[in-house]
Amino acid sequence: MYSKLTHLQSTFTADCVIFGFEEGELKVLLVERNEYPYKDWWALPGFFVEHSETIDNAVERILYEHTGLRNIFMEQLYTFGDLKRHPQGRVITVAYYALLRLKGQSTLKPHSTYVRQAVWHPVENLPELAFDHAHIIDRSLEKIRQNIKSTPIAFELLPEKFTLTQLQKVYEAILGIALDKRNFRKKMLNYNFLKELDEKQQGVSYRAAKLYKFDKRKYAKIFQNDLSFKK
Amino acid sequence: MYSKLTHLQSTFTADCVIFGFEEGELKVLLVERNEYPYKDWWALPGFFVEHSETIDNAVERILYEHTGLRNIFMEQLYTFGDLKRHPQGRVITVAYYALLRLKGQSTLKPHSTYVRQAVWHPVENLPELAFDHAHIIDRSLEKIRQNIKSTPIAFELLPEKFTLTQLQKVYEAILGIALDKRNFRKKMLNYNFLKELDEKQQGVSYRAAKLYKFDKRKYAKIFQNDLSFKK
DNA sequence: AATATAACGTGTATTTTTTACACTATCATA
DNA sequence: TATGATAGTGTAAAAAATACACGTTATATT
Repeated sequence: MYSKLTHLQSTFTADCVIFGFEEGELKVLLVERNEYPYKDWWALPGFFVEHSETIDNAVERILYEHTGLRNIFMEQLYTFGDLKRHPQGRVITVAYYALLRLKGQSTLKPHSTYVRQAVWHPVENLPELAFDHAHIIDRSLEKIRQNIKSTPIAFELLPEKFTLTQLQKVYEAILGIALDKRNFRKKMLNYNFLKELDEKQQGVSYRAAKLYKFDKRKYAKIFQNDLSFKK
Repeated sequence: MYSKLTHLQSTFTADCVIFGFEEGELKVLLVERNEYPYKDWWALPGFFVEHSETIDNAVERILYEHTGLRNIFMEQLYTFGDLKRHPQGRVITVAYYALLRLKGQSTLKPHSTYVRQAVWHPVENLPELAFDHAHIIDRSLEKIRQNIKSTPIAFELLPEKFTLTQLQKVYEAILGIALDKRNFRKKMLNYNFLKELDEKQQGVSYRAAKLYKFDKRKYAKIFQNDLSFKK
């Protein structure tokens, strides 16, 4: 349906680092490889870039083929070109990453025989990985740790409606530190891009928390001033 | 001496965005092309990546061939892969950038017949550029504007010994805004990574300013704590 | 109905950082 | 010795970050 595979398409591949958040943990999506090299190893979803497509198209296609995921907004992380990262010689790879809102749909169906299954793994406890993929994941983690301080990526990991405690847990999982509840709330609410809803959390066996929504429009209004610095 | 050129090496190139600071202005190094496509146009130093080299090696080699510059620490910016960025089809390019201390040695000698000359141009006033190089420079500028707020890249643009006013000028040129002299000095000196020297500026026809040095060791000590966040 | 449980939701005082703002000092030169 | 040009300096006010603890509420259990 997408690519026909020949012996060696190119020496240029694209890899996807897809993060999700579940059970208070940050997870990353790995595939079990069904082809050499690294047959039977866990790896990032990734494959050769075709000569006729942009890199952006390629990662989109590859992610779909490997995991069934579509319409995921991915951002480029870095391009890796070490001579020894691939056993078949110098294969350059461009890595992309994305943060994903998990909706319980953990049924990920590869559309490619090159991978056997796609499974979420906690980033704190990863199996041994093919190629330099462990390194690529480390670099992605660094990146999102940086980004979470300056951009609203935390919301991409949460359902549309979330509680402030859930939001705090995302920050804590990514930054790897405990945050003060009152200070966290004060700061978040001061930004004025959260909309308090008239709904509460459902199905918990304790006092239900208020739900909030991330308001993109307000965020854009506030941070379009990104370019204006004070002296 | 470096690469022998064949008709079409690959569809993968590397481009270098080299910034310098002179006369209170941020400048970028451009080459005048001597080959098609874009013969006679101004462009970034850039060429095909060989199959046997890492990307890091390639940019180093290419920069030397085009400008005679060596041992420049370059950092990867982004990889561009639009279908229309190159008239010969989809040529992916990985862009690197660097900040350079100009020592009056503006004699840049290409070692390649593919370019005619290499010349510094003020970023505020660039000629029309080949390929998507104007876009690549824009992206590099964004990047260094971000970086100058969190890393000591300003010092890479200055001579080893500099005055606080020169340092402020670098910040102002990159950020594109005027800064308050007293607040700027207070902040910089508070970081404690500047070493005040017993020397003064020479050859100026007005009160000579004190010279300072950037102290890498102190910087490393202070900012190795980068990983420690307050709650 | 009473109680236990588990997370919710809130305020204040202190410290630190950022910002605004203007004049005197010094050196070289005319 | 006067002029021109940049160097060098401090304080007060505002804003942001930090530290810190307990009563509230919904549900489940007895």
